[in-house]
Amino acid sequence: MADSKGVSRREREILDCLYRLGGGSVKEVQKDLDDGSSESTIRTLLGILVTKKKLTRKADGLKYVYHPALERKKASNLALERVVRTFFDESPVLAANSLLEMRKGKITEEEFDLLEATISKSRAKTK
Amino acid sequence: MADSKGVSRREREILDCLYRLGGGSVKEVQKDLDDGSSESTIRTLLGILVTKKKLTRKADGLKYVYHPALERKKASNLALERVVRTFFDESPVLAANSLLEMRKGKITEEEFDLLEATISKSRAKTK
DNA sequence: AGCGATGCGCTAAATTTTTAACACATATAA
DNA sequence: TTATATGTGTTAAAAATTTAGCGCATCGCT
Repeated sequence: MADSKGVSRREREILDCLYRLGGGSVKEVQKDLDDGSSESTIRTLLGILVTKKKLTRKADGLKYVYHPALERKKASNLALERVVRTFFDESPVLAANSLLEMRKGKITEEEFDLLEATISKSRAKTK
Repeated sequence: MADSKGVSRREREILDCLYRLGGGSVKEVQKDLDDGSSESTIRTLLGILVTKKKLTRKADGLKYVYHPALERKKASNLALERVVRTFFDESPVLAANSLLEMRKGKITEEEFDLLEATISKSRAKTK
């Protein structure tokens, strides 16, 4: 998902987890993943990802806290582009439409407003 | 992407490729991937994916043609849900919005119409 | 029938991934 | 200061992935 290239399955799981959590320690990742992985295993993976420059880490007292190296917005764009390329014939609009259909009838007023705003900005630029 | 669980990195690449192509033979996959993989390698991977029930295949004269076992629409929904969960705090609408922003100013009239239609249908259901 | 071309299945080696044990360091508390 | 708890780095074995070679079957042609 995130950087996709040069990242194994397990590594990506951890990367994704850290995006979800917005960063975290070995234990937090372990807890969030919640398969039976040992702390040691998680630590090793995190270490590998740091080596590969996919994560950064900083000491937080005794322990470390890990963060994705690629900023969230860029990572999400890459992930979206990937899905768009694979399933929506390069059309972000079709993908967006599909997302909206997933939620038919459960969209709030605020959400409608947001969408309308984005659409009309886009429209403005078009003309 | 597609079924994500129980699929290795290379396997997923091939799966994605087949979604893009809408199915294909060993050679077509090989060509589309266009890294240096030998035909034999691709064939092996395709075979594994068939065993894992991620692909089906049917004879086309002399050769085989492979297709993703999970239909496109479901696979794309899973992929989108995944991105939404990882990056958009469970909000499909935020993800959709992000997709639209990616295309600011490059959306055609037809696309606007499609979006508006989907939105107003959704709105109707809400009220 | 004989021959080259196309494509498949089987097999196995090389490499990468995945897992976790163990020893060591630092902090906390009795 | 000694014991306990928390967390790390190193290391290595087990498992999975990845890559292709090779022989066999089938097709189309002469």
